[in-house]
Amino acid sequence: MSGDAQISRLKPGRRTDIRRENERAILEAAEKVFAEAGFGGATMQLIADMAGLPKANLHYYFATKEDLYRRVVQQIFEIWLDAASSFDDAPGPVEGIGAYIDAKMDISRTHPHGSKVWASEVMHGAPVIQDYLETTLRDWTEGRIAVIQRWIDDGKMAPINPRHLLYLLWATTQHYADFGHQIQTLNDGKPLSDKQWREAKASVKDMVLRGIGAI
Amino acid sequence: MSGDAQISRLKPGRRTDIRRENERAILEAAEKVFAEAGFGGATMQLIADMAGLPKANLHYYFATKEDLYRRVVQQIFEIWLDAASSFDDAPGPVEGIGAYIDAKMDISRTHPHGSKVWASEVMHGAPVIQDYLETTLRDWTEGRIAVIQRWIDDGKMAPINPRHLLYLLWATTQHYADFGHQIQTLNDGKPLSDKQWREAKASVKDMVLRGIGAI
DNA sequence: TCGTTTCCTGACCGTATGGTCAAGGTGAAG
DNA sequence: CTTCACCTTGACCATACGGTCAGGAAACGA
Repeated sequence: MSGDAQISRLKPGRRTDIRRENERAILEAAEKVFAEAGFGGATMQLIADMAGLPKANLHYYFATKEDLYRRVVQQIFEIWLDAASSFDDAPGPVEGIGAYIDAKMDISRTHPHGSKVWASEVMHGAPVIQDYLETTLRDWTEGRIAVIQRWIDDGKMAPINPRHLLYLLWATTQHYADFGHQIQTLNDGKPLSDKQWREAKASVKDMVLRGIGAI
Repeated sequence: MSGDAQISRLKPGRRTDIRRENERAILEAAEKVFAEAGFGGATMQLIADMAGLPKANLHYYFATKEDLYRRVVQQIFEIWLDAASSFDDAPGPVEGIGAYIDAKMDISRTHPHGSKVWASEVMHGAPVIQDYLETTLRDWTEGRIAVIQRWIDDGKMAPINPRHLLYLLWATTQHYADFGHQIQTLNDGKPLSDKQWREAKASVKDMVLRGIGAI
């Protein structure tokens, strides 16, 4: 913050900025390439081209392809965890689950690549993030199940199985990112418009909140 | 049908059987390998090993890796289409959608590999089955939307958006296959038992049928 | 038995990939 | 200006992969 807003695109100037900017560009390119080609199909050369750097430079910042991949997966996981705070500070399912659906649908629209990388990783048996599943994700899940169970006990929603509600929420919201291409094809080849996204969010919230007897 | 039930595992005997048996073994191995490693990560060598054949033999039956892959994707698509008949011969949403959920959940349990291959293919932009999406899948979708709309018009369910209902159905049912590893990890590392699968199906049906105001 | 079609497979090839390295460039501190 | 840590990169390497092929084995029909 030295007085004037830096564009910070290229010509980074300071040393630290060089590192930050290059890592950012690499991670952004990697996210896209890993999402579109999978880990096995992605090549360092393609990521390098997309980031506008020579391939050897990638290995200066990220030792191996796996290191780079791991960082990309961690990134989307953290974004999802942040969004999950919607759950906690809510008086009941209408606000809590409603906000959670909103947040996850927004992420599906703004970070479709990350969502696909995560899906791909889990589908292949989570070779690099198994520990996250067993620790952070498990803890988070148990916590949310407890919250939902409390809502049920308080009569704020029907006695559905909280675990399967979470799976339905994850599946449905992420579907709009992971299967975005299929959805686009069924939408005459055009991406969903702002209006269609609002309609999607409203539909999902409506079905889910009805489905759990919250409205 | 020459009198005795053939085991038909190995030692196929007749010419036609040799071809049939080898293609079956290759397709089965390919489905598993493509699901676990993705198209790019899968190797013909690994598929060959898993099928118990030398690699060169694979290329005798399937010219290229892509040919083999295409066959695997088509297979799961046909299985899903068959299951979709549940939709048609049903008087209302409770029977129709209920049966559809049952069918797709069963497939997620019996054909998890195929589901993953399909998901991976769509996530990567459907390079080899784009035409299916634009023809068969689109037609099928429009047909089912019409059926659902009729149920709505007949007052058999709430006026939800049929398209987003279909997406929710696809997402949720396939989630149990595509994210099966995550679900298993959250289930203390153990696969869902028969009882847990029944519970899952019941939960999904309950939430969905409530959600659309059919019960 | 013979001829023909189908099936089998070890050895091989061109290519593309992840990763390395050494030499050179560049910004900032003293 | 000098120094030094950090950054950049073309050239290179070993490996692994998809695919080919020629020669042989096995299954059938006559």
